[in-house]
Amino acid sequence: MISKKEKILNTALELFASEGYTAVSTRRIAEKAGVSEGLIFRHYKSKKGLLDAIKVQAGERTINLFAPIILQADPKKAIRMAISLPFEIPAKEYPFWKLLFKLKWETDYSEDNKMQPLINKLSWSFSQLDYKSPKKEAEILSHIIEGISTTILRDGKEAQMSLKQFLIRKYG
Amino acid sequence: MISKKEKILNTALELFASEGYTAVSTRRIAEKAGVSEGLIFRHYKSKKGLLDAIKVQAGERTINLFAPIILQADPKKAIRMAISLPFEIPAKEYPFWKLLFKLKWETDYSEDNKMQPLINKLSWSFSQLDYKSPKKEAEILSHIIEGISTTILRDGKEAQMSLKQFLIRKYG
DNA sequence: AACAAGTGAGTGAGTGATCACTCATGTCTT
DNA sequence: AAGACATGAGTGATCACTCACTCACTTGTT
Repeated sequence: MISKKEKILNTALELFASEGYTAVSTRRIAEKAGVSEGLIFRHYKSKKGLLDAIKVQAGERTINLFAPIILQADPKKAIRMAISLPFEIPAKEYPFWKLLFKLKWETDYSEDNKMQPLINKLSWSFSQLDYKSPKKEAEILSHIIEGISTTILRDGKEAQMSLKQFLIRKYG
Repeated sequence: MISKKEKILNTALELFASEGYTAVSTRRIAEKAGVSEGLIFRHYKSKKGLLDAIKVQAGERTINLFAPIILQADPKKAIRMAISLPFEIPAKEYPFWKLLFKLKWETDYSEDNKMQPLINKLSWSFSQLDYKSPKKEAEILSHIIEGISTTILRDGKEAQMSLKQFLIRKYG
Protein backbone atom coordinates (compact mmCIF):
# COMPACT_ATOMS: atom_id res chain seq x y z
CA MET A 1 0.00 0.00 0.00
CA ILE A 2 1.43 3.33 -1.12
CA SER A 3 0.57 6.24 1.17
CA LYS A 4 -0.87 9.54 -0.05
CA LYS A 5 2.28 11.22 1.21
CA GLU A 6 4.41 9.06 -1.07
CA LYS A 7 1.95 9.53 -3.91
CA ILE A 8 2.37 13.29 -3.62
CA LEU A 9 6.16 13.02 -3.68
CA ASN A 10 6.22 10.73 -6.72
CA THR A 11 3.76 12.87 -8.66
CA ALA A 12 5.64 16.07 -7.86
CA LEU A 13 8.88 14.39 -8.92
CA GLU A 14 7.40 13.41 -12.25
CA LEU A 15 5.94 16.84 -12.97
CA PHE A 16 9.00 18.79 -11.78
CA ALA A 17 11.22 16.62 -13.98
CA SER A 18 9.22 17.12 -17.14
CA GLU A 19 8.13 20.76 -16.74
CA GLY A 20 10.33 22.35 -14.10
CA TYR A 21 9.74 23.33 -10.49
CA THR A 22 8.27 26.82 -10.91
CA ALA A 23 6.16 25.84 -13.93
CA VAL A 24 4.18 23.26 -11.94
CA SER A 25 1.47 24.43 -9.53
CA THR A 26 0.58 22.67 -6.28
CA ARG A 27 -2.98 22.44 -7.57
CA ARG A 28 -1.87 20.35 -10.54
CA ILE A 29 0.23 18.11 -8.32
CA ALA A 30 -2.81 17.50 -6.09
CA GLU A 31 -5.08 16.77 -9.05
CA LYS A 32 -2.69 14.34 -10.68
CA ALA A 33 -1.88 12.62 -7.37
CA GLY A 34 -5.58 12.31 -6.58
CA VAL A 35 -5.39 14.16 -3.26
CA SER A 36 -6.54 17.51 -1.96
CA GLU A 37 -4.24 20.50 -2.33
CA GLY A 38 -4.26 21.05 1.42
CA LEU A 39 -2.71 17.66 2.08
CA ILE A 40 0.46 18.74 0.29
CA PHE A 41 0.95 21.47 2.88
CA ARG A 42 0.09 19.19 5.78
CA HIS A 43 2.87 16.75 4.84
CA TYR A 44 5.39 19.16 3.33
CA LYS A 45 4.92 22.62 4.88
CA SER A 46 5.49 24.44 1.57
CA LYS A 47 6.14 23.88 -2.12
CA LYS A 48 9.81 24.47 -1.40
CA GLY A 49 9.63 21.85 1.36
CA LEU A 50 8.29 19.38 -1.17
CA LEU A 51 11.26 20.04 -3.42
CA ASP A 52 13.64 19.66 -0.48
CA ALA A 53 12.18 16.25 0.33
CA ILE A 54 12.82 15.22 -3.27
CA LYS A 55 16.41 16.46 -3.00
CA VAL A 56 16.98 14.36 0.11
CA GLN A 57 15.68 11.30 -1.73
CA ALA A 58 17.92 12.22 -4.65
CA GLY A 59 20.99 12.18 -2.43
CA GLU A 60 20.07 8.76 -1.06
CA ARG A 61 19.41 7.29 -4.49
CA THR A 62 22.71 8.63 -5.80
CA ILE A 63 24.61 7.01 -2.93
CA ASN A 64 22.86 3.70 -3.58
CA LEU A 65 23.70 3.93 -7.27
CA PHE A 66 27.39 4.53 -6.61
CA ALA A 67 27.74 2.13 -3.66
CA PRO A 68 28.57 -1.09 -5.56
CA ILE A 69 31.25 0.75 -7.54
CA ILE A 70 32.80 2.39 -4.49
CA LEU A 71 32.91 -0.99 -2.74
CA GLN A 72 34.50 -2.76 -5.71
CA ALA A 73 38.05 -3.81 -4.78
CA ASP A 74 39.20 -4.57 -8.31
CA PRO A 75 40.14 -1.26 -10.03
CA LYS A 76 39.50 -2.60 -13.54
CA LYS A 77 36.06 -3.81 -12.57
CA ALA A 78 35.29 -0.50 -10.86
CA ILE A 79 36.07 1.39 -14.07
CA ARG A 80 33.96 -0.96 -16.15
CA MET A 81 31.08 -0.59 -13.74
CA ALA A 82 31.36 3.20 -13.87
CA ILE A 83 31.23 3.14 -17.68
CA SER A 84 28.21 0.82 -17.60
CA LEU A 85 26.43 2.95 -15.01
CA PRO A 86 24.33 5.12 -17.39
CA PHE A 87 23.09 1.96 -19.12
CA GLU A 88 21.94 0.30 -15.92
CA ILE A 89 19.32 2.92 -15.10
CA PRO A 90 15.80 1.56 -15.69
CA ALA A 91 13.71 3.69 -18.04
CA LYS A 92 11.02 4.26 -15.42
CA GLU A 93 13.58 6.13 -13.32
CA TYR A 94 14.49 8.52 -16.13
CA PRO A 95 12.21 11.34 -14.87
CA PHE A 96 13.95 11.21 -11.53
CA TRP A 97 17.45 11.54 -12.95
CA LYS A 98 16.32 14.15 -15.43
CA LEU A 99 15.19 16.27 -12.51
CA LEU A 100 18.57 15.80 -10.84
CA PHE A 101 20.39 16.95 -13.95
CA LYS A 102 18.10 19.99 -14.17
CA LEU A 103 18.68 20.81 -10.51
CA LYS A 104 22.42 21.02 -11.18
CA TRP A 105 21.70 24.40 -12.71
CA GLU A 106 19.82 25.81 -9.74
CA THR A 107 22.02 28.23 -7.86
CA ASP A 108 21.56 26.84 -4.37
CA TYR A 109 21.97 23.18 -5.25
CA SER A 110 24.98 22.95 -7.51
CA GLU A 111 27.40 23.41 -4.63
CA ASP A 112 27.56 19.90 -3.28
CA ASN A 113 28.90 17.75 -6.09
CA LYS A 114 27.20 14.37 -5.98
CA MET A 115 29.73 12.92 -8.45
CA GLN A 116 32.74 13.48 -6.21
CA PRO A 117 32.74 10.06 -4.48
CA LEU A 118 32.66 8.37 -7.89
CA ILE A 119 35.49 10.57 -9.17
CA ASN A 120 37.56 9.72 -6.10
CA LYS A 121 37.02 6.01 -6.66
CA LEU A 122 37.95 6.33 -10.34
CA SER A 123 41.05 8.29 -9.36
CA TRP A 124 42.01 5.49 -6.97
CA SER A 125 41.36 2.90 -9.68
CA PHE A 126 43.57 4.64 -12.25
CA SER A 127 46.21 5.05 -9.58
CA GLN A 128 46.16 1.30 -8.90
CA LEU A 129 46.58 0.67 -12.62
CA ASP A 130 49.66 2.94 -12.73
CA TYR A 131 48.17 5.65 -14.92
CA LYS A 132 50.40 8.71 -14.97
CA SER A 133 47.70 11.23 -14.02
CA PRO A 134 44.98 9.23 -12.27
CA LYS A 135 43.17 12.31 -10.98
CA LYS A 136 42.87 13.90 -14.42
CA GLU A 137 41.90 10.60 -16.02
CA ALA A 138 39.14 10.28 -13.44
CA GLU A 139 37.84 13.78 -14.11
CA ILE A 140 37.79 13.14 -17.83
CA LEU A 141 36.02 9.81 -17.52
CA SER A 142 33.43 11.33 -15.19
CA HIS A 143 32.73 13.99 -17.82
CA ILE A 144 32.26 11.25 -20.41
CA ILE A 145 29.94 9.28 -18.15
CA GLU A 146 27.91 12.38 -17.38
CA GLY A 147 27.71 13.25 -21.08
CA ILE A 148 26.53 9.78 -22.01
CA SER A 149 23.98 9.89 -19.19
CA THR A 150 22.65 13.16 -20.54
CA THR A 151 22.29 11.74 -24.03
CA ILE A 152 20.63 8.57 -22.77
CA LEU A 153 18.13 10.49 -20.65
CA ARG A 154 17.20 12.54 -23.71
CA ASP A 155 17.27 9.98 -26.52
CA GLY A 156 17.32 6.53 -24.89
CA LYS A 157 20.18 4.11 -24.48
CA GLU A 158 20.03 2.22 -27.79
CA ALA A 159 22.13 4.63 -29.85
CA GLN A 160 24.82 4.71 -27.15
CA MET A 161 25.43 0.97 -26.78
CA SER A 162 28.33 0.86 -29.25
CA LEU A 163 29.99 3.79 -27.49
CA LYS A 164 29.86 1.77 -24.27
CA GLN A 165 31.72 -1.13 -25.91
CA PHE A 166 34.25 1.28 -27.35
CA LEU A 167 34.94 2.79 -23.92
CA ILE A 168 35.25 -0.58 -22.20
CA ARG A 169 37.81 -1.63 -24.81
CA LYS A 170 39.64 1.68 -24.47
CA TYR A 171 39.86 1.53 -20.68
CA GLY A 172 39.99 -2.26 -20.42
CA MET B 1 23.38 53.90 -28.15
CA ILE B 2 21.62 50.75 -26.99
CA SER B 3 17.90 50.63 -27.79
CA LYS B 4 15.25 49.77 -25.23
CA LYS B 5 14.38 46.70 -27.24
CA GLU B 6 17.94 45.43 -26.84
CA LYS B 7 17.96 46.44 -23.19
CA ILE B 8 14.89 44.25 -22.61
CA LEU B 9 16.51 41.28 -24.35
CA ASN B 10 19.77 41.58 -22.42
CA THR B 11 18.02 41.99 -19.07
CA ALA B 12 15.72 39.04 -19.73
CA LEU B 13 18.72 36.95 -20.75
CA GLU B 14 20.50 37.77 -17.52
CA LEU B 15 17.50 37.04 -15.30
CA PHE B 16 16.46 33.87 -17.15
CA ALA B 17 20.02 32.56 -16.90
CA SER B 18 20.34 33.11 -13.16
CA GLU B 19 16.80 32.29 -11.99
CA GLY B 20 15.10 30.38 -14.78
CA TYR B 21 12.45 31.32 -17.34
CA THR B 22 9.28 30.66 -15.35
CA ALA B 23 10.69 32.07 -12.11
CA VAL B 24 11.18 35.54 -13.61
CA SER B 25 8.14 37.79 -14.13
CA THR B 26 7.79 40.26 -16.97
CA ARG B 27 7.28 42.96 -14.34
CA ARG B 28 10.73 42.31 -12.90
CA ILE B 29 12.31 42.33 -16.35
CA ALA B 30 10.70 45.70 -17.04
CA GLU B 31 11.82 47.17 -13.72
CA LYS B 32 15.42 46.02 -14.08
CA ALA B 33 15.59 47.10 -17.72
CA GLY B 34 14.16 50.51 -16.84
CA VAL B 35 11.22 50.29 -19.24
CA SER B 36 7.48 49.91 -18.92
CA GLU B 37 6.05 46.41 -18.78
CA GLY B 38 3.90 47.11 -21.82
CA LEU B 39 6.93 47.71 -24.00
CA ILE B 40 8.00 44.09 -23.60
CA PHE B 41 4.79 42.98 -25.26
CA ARG B 42 4.99 45.60 -27.99
CA HIS B 43 8.41 44.35 -29.10
CA TYR B 44 8.02 40.67 -28.28
CA LYS B 45 4.34 39.69 -28.46
CA SER B 46 4.57 37.43 -25.40
CA LYS B 47 6.94 36.22 -22.69
CA LYS B 48 7.47 33.10 -24.79
CA GLY B 49 8.26 35.32 -27.78
CA LEU B 50 10.95 37.01 -25.70
CA LEU B 51 12.50 33.63 -24.94
CA ASP B 52 12.31 32.67 -28.62
CA ALA B 53 14.21 35.83 -29.58
CA ILE B 54 16.93 34.83 -27.12
CA LYS B 55 17.06 31.35 -28.63
CA VAL B 56 17.58 32.77 -32.11
CA GLN B 57 20.48 34.84 -30.82
CA ALA B 58 21.81 31.72 -29.12
CA GLY B 59 21.91 29.83 -32.39
CA GLU B 60 23.81 32.65 -34.09
CA ARG B 61 26.33 32.96 -31.27
CA THR B 62 26.95 29.21 -31.28
CA ILE B 63 27.68 29.23 -35.01
CA ASN B 64 30.10 32.13 -34.57
CA LEU B 65 31.85 30.30 -31.74
CA PHE B 66 32.34 27.14 -33.78
CA ALA B 67 33.15 28.83 -37.11
CA PRO B 68 36.95 29.21 -36.72
CA ILE B 69 37.23 25.54 -35.73
CA ILE B 70 35.08 24.29 -38.57
CA LEU B 71 37.15 26.32 -41.03
CA GLN B 72 40.49 25.10 -39.68
CA ALA B 73 42.19 22.93 -42.33
CA ASP B 74 44.79 21.39 -40.02
CA PRO B 75 43.13 18.53 -38.06
CA LYS B 76 45.57 18.77 -35.13
CA LYS B 77 44.94 22.48 -34.78
CA ALA B 78 41.17 21.93 -35.02
CA ILE B 79 41.28 19.49 -32.10
CA ARG B 80 43.43 21.83 -30.02
CA MET B 81 41.04 24.69 -30.72
CA ALA B 82 38.06 22.54 -29.69
CA ILE B 83 39.75 21.66 -26.40
CA SER B 84 40.58 25.31 -25.78
CA LEU B 85 37.03 26.43 -26.63
CA PRO B 86 35.58 26.46 -23.08
CA PHE B 87 38.51 28.57 -21.91
CA GLU B 88 38.06 31.21 -24.60
CA ILE B 89 34.62 32.30 -23.43
CA PRO B 90 34.78 35.72 -21.74
CA ALA B 91 33.38 35.76 -18.19
CA LYS B 92 30.80 38.40 -19.08
CA GLU B 93 29.20 35.95 -21.50
CA TYR B 94 28.79 33.26 -18.83
CA PRO B 95 25.12 34.10 -18.08
CA PHE B 96 24.31 33.66 -21.76
CA TRP B 97 25.90 30.21 -22.03
CA LYS B 98 24.48 29.17 -18.69
CA LEU B 99 21.02 29.85 -20.06
CA LEU B 100 21.84 27.76 -23.13
CA PHE B 101 22.93 24.83 -20.99
CA LYS B 102 19.74 25.14 -18.94
CA LEU B 103 17.62 25.25 -22.08
CA LYS B 104 19.04 21.88 -23.10
CA TRP B 105 16.69 20.39 -20.53
CA GLU B 106 13.54 22.08 -21.82
CA THR B 107 11.44 19.60 -23.73
CA ASP B 108 10.89 21.60 -26.89
CA TYR B 109 14.44 22.79 -27.36
CA SER B 110 16.68 19.80 -26.86
CA GLU B 111 15.87 18.36 -30.26
CA ASP B 112 18.24 20.31 -32.47
CA ASN B 113 21.74 19.50 -31.29
CA LYS B 114 23.89 22.60 -31.56
CA MET B 115 27.06 20.55 -30.97
CA GLN B 116 26.67 18.40 -34.08
CA PRO B 117 28.72 20.56 -36.49
CA LEU B 118 31.60 20.53 -33.99
CA ILE B 119 31.34 16.76 -33.54
CA ASN B 120 31.42 16.29 -37.31
CA LYS B 121 34.54 18.41 -37.59
CA LEU B 122 36.24 16.48 -34.78
CA SER B 123 35.26 13.23 -36.45
CA TRP B 124 36.87 14.45 -39.67
CA SER B 125 39.97 15.55 -37.76
CA PHE B 126 40.44 12.17 -36.05
CA SER B 127 39.87 10.50 -39.40
CA GLN B 128 42.66 12.57 -40.97
CA LEU B 129 44.96 11.53 -38.13
CA ASP B 130 44.21 7.84 -38.77
CA TYR B 131 42.40 7.16 -35.51
CA LYS B 132 40.67 3.79 -35.63
CA SER B 133 37.21 5.03 -34.59
CA PRO B 134 37.14 8.73 -35.43
CA LYS B 135 33.39 9.07 -34.90
CA LYS B 136 33.47 7.61 -31.40
CA GLU B 137 36.59 9.60 -30.49
CA ALA B 138 34.74 12.73 -31.58
CA GLU B 139 31.68 11.91 -29.50
CA ILE B 140 33.83 11.26 -26.47
CA LEU B 141 35.83 14.46 -26.84
CA SER B 142 32.64 16.46 -27.29
CA HIS B 143 31.34 15.02 -24.01
CA ILE B 144 34.61 16.06 -22.32
CA ILE B 145 34.43 19.56 -23.77
CA GLU B 146 30.81 19.92 -22.69
CA GLY B 147 31.65 18.66 -19.21
CA ILE B 148 34.53 21.09 -18.83
CA SER B 149 32.32 23.90 -20.08
CA THR B 150 29.74 23.04 -17.45
CA THR B 151 32.34 23.07 -14.69
CA ILE B 152 33.83 26.35 -15.89
CA LEU B 153 30.44 28.05 -16.07
CA ARG B 154 29.78 26.98 -12.48
CA ASP B 155 33.17 27.42 -10.82
CA GLY B 156 35.30 29.52 -13.18
CA LYS B 157 38.12 28.48 -15.46
CA GLU B 158 41.10 28.63 -13.09
CA ALA B 159 40.73 25.16 -11.58
CA GLN B 160 40.40 23.63 -15.05
CA MET B 161 43.55 25.05 -16.65
CA SER B 162 45.73 22.06 -15.82
CA LEU B 163 43.10 19.72 -17.28
CA LYS B 164 43.30 21.68 -20.52
CA GLN B 165 47.07 21.13 -20.72
CA PHE B 166 46.60 17.47 -19.94
CA LEU B 167 44.09 17.07 -22.76
CA ILE B 168 46.23 18.94 -25.29
CA ARG B 169 49.13 16.65 -24.46
CA LYS B 170 46.90 13.59 -24.68
CA TYR B 171 45.42 14.51 -28.06
CA GLY B 172 48.47 16.34 -29.40
C1' DA C 1 8.51 77.71 -44.77
C1' DA C 2 4.46 76.39 -42.27
C1' DC C 3 1.24 73.41 -40.77
C1' DA C 4 -1.87 69.29 -40.82
C1' DA C 5 -1.83 64.36 -40.80
C1' DG C 6 0.08 60.22 -39.65
C1' DT C 7 3.34 56.84 -37.31
C1' DG C 8 4.96 54.01 -33.81
C1' DA C 9 7.76 53.82 -29.50
C1' DG C 10 6.62 54.12 -24.89
C1' DT C 11 3.57 54.31 -20.74
C1' DG C 12 1.15 52.42 -16.53
C1' DA C 13 -3.23 51.54 -14.55
C1' DG C 14 -6.25 47.83 -15.07
C1' DT C 15 -7.87 42.77 -16.29
C1' DG C 16 -9.16 38.02 -15.24
C1' DA C 17 -6.62 34.00 -14.19
C1' DT C 18 -3.81 31.60 -11.35
C1' DC C 19 -0.45 31.32 -7.64
C1' DA C 20 1.04 29.31 -2.86
C1' DC C 21 -1.02 28.78 1.19
C1' DT C 22 -4.83 28.72 5.19
C1' DC C 23 -8.46 27.06 7.85
C1' DA C 24 -13.01 25.68 9.24
C1' DT C 25 -15.01 21.52 8.64
C1' DG C 26 -15.78 16.58 7.65
C1' DT C 27 -14.55 11.58 7.99
C1' DC C 28 -12.15 7.89 9.25
C1' DT C 29 -9.90 4.51 13.00
C1' DT C 30 -9.52 2.82 17.55
C1' DA D 1 -15.36 10.20 22.20
C1' DA D 2 -11.11 11.70 20.46
C1' DG D 3 -7.34 12.46 17.72
C1' DA D 4 -5.27 11.90 13.15
C1' DC D 5 -6.16 12.22 8.36
C1' DA D 6 -8.11 14.65 4.74
C1' DT D 7 -10.86 18.08 2.32
C1' DG D 8 -11.79 22.23 -0.82
C1' DA D 9 -13.64 26.82 -0.69
C1' DG D 10 -11.46 30.99 0.37
C1' DT D 11 -7.34 34.54 0.78
C1' DG D 12 -4.31 38.20 -0.74
C1' DA D 13 -0.59 38.39 -3.85
C1' DT D 14 1.16 38.04 -8.19
C1' DC D 15 0.96 36.44 -12.90
C1' DA D 16 1.02 37.47 -18.17
C1' DC D 17 -1.12 40.46 -20.89
C1' DT D 18 -4.30 44.58 -22.64
C1' DC D 19 -5.54 49.03 -23.80
C1' DA D 20 -6.41 53.87 -24.02
C1' DC D 21 -3.38 57.30 -24.23
C1' DT D 22 0.92 60.63 -24.78
C1' DC D 23 4.46 62.46 -27.40
C1' DA D 24 8.46 63.02 -30.37
C1' DC D 25 9.15 62.67 -34.97
C1' DT D 26 8.40 61.99 -40.11
C1' DT D 27 5.79 62.84 -44.24
C1' DG D 28 2.68 65.13 -47.46
C1' DT D 29 0.40 69.45 -48.93
C1' DT D 30 0.26 74.18 -49.80
